[in-house]
Amino acid sequence: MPIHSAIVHIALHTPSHSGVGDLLSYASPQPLPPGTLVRVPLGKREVLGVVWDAVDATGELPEGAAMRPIAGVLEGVAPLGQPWRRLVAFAARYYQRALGEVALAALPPQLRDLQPEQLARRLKRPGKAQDATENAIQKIALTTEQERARAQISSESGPFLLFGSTGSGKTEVYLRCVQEALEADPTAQALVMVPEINLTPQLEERFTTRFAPRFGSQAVVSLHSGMTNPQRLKSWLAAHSGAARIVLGTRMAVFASLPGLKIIVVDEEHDPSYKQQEGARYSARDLAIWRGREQGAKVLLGSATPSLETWHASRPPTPEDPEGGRYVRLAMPSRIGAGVGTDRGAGAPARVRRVDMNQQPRRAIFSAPLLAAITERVARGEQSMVLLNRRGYAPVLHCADCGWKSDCPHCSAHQVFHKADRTLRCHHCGYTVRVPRACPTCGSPDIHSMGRGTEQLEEQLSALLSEVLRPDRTPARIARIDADTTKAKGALEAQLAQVHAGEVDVLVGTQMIAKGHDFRRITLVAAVQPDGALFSSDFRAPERLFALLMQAAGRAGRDAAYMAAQAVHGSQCEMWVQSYHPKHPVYEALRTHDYPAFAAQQLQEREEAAMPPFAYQALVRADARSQEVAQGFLTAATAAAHAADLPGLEAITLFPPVPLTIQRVANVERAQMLMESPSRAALQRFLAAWQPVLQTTRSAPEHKGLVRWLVDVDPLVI
DNA sequence: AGCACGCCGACT
DNA sequence: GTCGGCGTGCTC
Repeated sequence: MPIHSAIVHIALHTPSHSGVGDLLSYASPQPLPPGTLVRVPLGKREVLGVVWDAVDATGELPEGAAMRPIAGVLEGVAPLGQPWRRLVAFAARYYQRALGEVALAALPPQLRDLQPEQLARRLKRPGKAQDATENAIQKIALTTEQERARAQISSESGPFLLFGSTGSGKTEVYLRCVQEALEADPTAQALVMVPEINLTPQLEERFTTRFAPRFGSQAVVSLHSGMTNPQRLKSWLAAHSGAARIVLGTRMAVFASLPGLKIIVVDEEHDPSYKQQEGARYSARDLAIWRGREQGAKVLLGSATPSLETWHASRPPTPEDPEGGRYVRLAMPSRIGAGVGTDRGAGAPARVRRVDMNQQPRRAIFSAPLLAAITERVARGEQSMVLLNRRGYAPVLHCADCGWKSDCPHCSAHQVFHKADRTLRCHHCGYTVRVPRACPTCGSPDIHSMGRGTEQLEEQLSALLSEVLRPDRTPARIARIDADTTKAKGALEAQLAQVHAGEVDVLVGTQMIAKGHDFRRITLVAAVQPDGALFSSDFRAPERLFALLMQAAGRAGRDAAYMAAQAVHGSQCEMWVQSYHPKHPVYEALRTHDYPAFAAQQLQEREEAAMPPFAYQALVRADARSQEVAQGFLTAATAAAHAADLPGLEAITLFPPVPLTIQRVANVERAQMLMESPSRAALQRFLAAWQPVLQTTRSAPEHKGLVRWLVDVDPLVI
């Protein structure tokens, strides 16, 4: 019989609603340092746990619970460091989740599943020999702007906002700063984040090409959910052991164990993808800032259209505001290649053309001038890109006789008409039926689609351009890229390759194609129906629209040499916007490429309305069988909060519960309530105190139909 | 979260 | 007569 001389406190995957405390106590033959990975019995299972600092342990075992011994230690994996544990603990506290839930979700899934022996085998597998050398890294000359940014990042502590337009060479600045950090210290590590999986291969290629000769081919690893579990484990272990010097990844990478972390880059920091929308709803960008401060790493946020939060936080000091923001703003306004080669065109920002749709024939998707412009590009052998944020053929089917609409039976949303496979599909719950030949309600054959999606756009464009010939007298080729055409693995890459190879003349797609991908030979980008976001109830909608359109405009004409050649016959990049409100401030600012003016106007509105970044918000959402139960739970929890006079309450506005915009999804009714406070600390204090109250409220019999509730701190979607 | 126990409908 | 639906309860 082993003698168990030590008690260890262990974080396990036990969500807060499970009623189990943050840390469970186990017996161990010897004391284990915090951060040690262990396998422990939990009920009938054996699960992975992390030894946690005993100071966080909350009291004794409950009456009647017996302490069980740990099952084993994961040998060969060094204990997770204190910075990592502090990051996890902070994220759990700030986003109102159980410690163990965040800790275990931050580890690669295979670490949870593998038996210690299997892991030992994996660890023994020899990595390729380090081929690092003292090779010098190729020196790319920086522009004056890049050099100024680099020097400032080098000499100050940050955090920094690198505010650079598309094509200003932000990536080169990232590369330089990472290089500097890694060369200064042989154990230094860098974390580089991008918003989407699709963007990692491109970035990995660039970092590997640059750094593998100097630091070895094992030095650059990726971490994102598109990887297989063994790949993820391998990357994670490389980062944890220090073998990997650079970790590239999506938001999940912010939780990577990086003992030598010295610099964090958050590219396209404004992108909403950095906010996790399930489980712990963390913002990887905000955690990066926290982690950088805590672990003494520089943080570099980059964007051409920063979030208003970041823009405000990086405001320079003024006489009225001598403090300024907490971040350092570095501007790189010029596009590389501007003014190089021929007089105009190359590298110049896209010219914005607005079409007033009030002056166009009703029901036309493509205005005459836009169609003419696309036709002209095709005839010249140039590529165009058309954006519409709605996939499928049409958003709804409608009966002219009885007014029937293709509503989803399980959601408060329409089923979308997909012509290609003759289906009606709900984009919220996935419910799919075959398209009816007649109205299901009255039998009338007079059913029509209303509105347009990318599928229809592609079809109509094919018809409209059927007579248009390319320079080599062959017909125009149209392609579509959206979630429907890229479902298969590798489909997106294949389609992108076609575009790059010049096998496509007009590309139709959703915002998927507006992000990141370098379509070097596209000279025209068009948003055919962007107005929707202007009148959304979401106060961040204009900000998102502006970012999307700026980013889309930035897709055009990135190949300076190619553009210079085109400019010979008078071609210039254009961004077209069709709108019924062409004079709207969003489009005005777009026309002048003036993000600062747009941001100033938006921030003024936000300040007057006391909205973020001038106030802090949190949401509680309730899902239930009926809307009454969902709202009733929130109302009761609010009453309980007032009755208990919870701390922080005096500084918080609690709004009444309301149904979500899409009230019902998969037969679950959804409601939420908003909390707002000028004090982040008060909001935090209140949420922490409210958690147990919500717990108790849930168990009351009148809230039987409640499916779940969740808290979203700093929500992006209201 | 998992996984048990527990009590009511359509199948070998 | 059993397989299985998910409601409720427990895990150091």
